[in-house]
Amino acid sequence: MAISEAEAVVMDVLWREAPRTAEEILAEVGPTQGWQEGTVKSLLNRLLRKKAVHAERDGRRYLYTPLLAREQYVSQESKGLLDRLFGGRVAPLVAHFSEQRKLSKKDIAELRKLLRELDDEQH
Amino acid sequence: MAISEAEAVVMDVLWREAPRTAEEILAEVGPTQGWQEGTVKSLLNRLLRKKAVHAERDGRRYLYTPLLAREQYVSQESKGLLDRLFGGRVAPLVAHFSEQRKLSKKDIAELRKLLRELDDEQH
DNA sequence: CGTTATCATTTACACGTGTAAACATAACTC
DNA sequence: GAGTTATGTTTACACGTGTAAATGATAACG
Repeated sequence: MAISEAEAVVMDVLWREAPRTAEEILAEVGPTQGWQEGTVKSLLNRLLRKKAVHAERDGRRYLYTPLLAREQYVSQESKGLLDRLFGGRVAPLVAHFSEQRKLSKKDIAELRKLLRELDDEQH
Repeated sequence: MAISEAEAVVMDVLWREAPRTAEEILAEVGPTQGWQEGTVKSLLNRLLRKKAVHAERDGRRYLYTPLLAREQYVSQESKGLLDRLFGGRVAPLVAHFSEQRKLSKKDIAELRKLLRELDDEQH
């Protein structure tokens, strides 16, 4: 089963650094999300059930490690959006952001670079 | 409240052409989604409650029209993903698809064109 | 050791979602 | 006009989600 948005917030912490204890995770997300301890524990348990994280006992507590790779999650989510909204094609997505004035100068520069590199690989 | 994925499928039909009757919508999505009449009616009612569509009586039936614009929905969804997964920046998103080999030749050509046009606007 | 502090696990609960069945109502048919 | 047909409206129900409170277990403390 897919992981939910709240669960992804927890995963994010683990993707930045792992393994971590529930306490450490709470310390990071508690303030920003306004979550209590029980909330984080629940989310961790659901992630365990979904095999998205692994827990290893360390004395009295557990150390949590991601099993689902961020890259995989990002791929799924991105592809989902692309397929649902843009016919599975990237250019229309970028065009959308362009129309929306959501392309920063930096974005544009990076896109140019990316295209140049693709060119180089080509032949 | 945000519209759900199933609801978006119904919206899609209306975005392609409106107004439409529930029957017409069912004819389009029933086969592909395997939905019964009741399902489509429920979704339409939820969309009404969410003010995403408008219904106008036409004799014994209703004609449904989208109130929420596709462009608006697409923007919300896209921005959501961009912010959650790519720090709100477009270039990393495109880089992701590039690494994933999800850029078709057509995409690349279109992106080039897009960048050229942006250049033209610039000065 | 019995008590407290520390974690984890279980249970809870309201709300949204997917998916209809049941029910209501008005029009159409014989 | 009573029964069937076509629609829409209400109700249902299991499951996921966000958000914990309650409970259980275990190690540390006095």
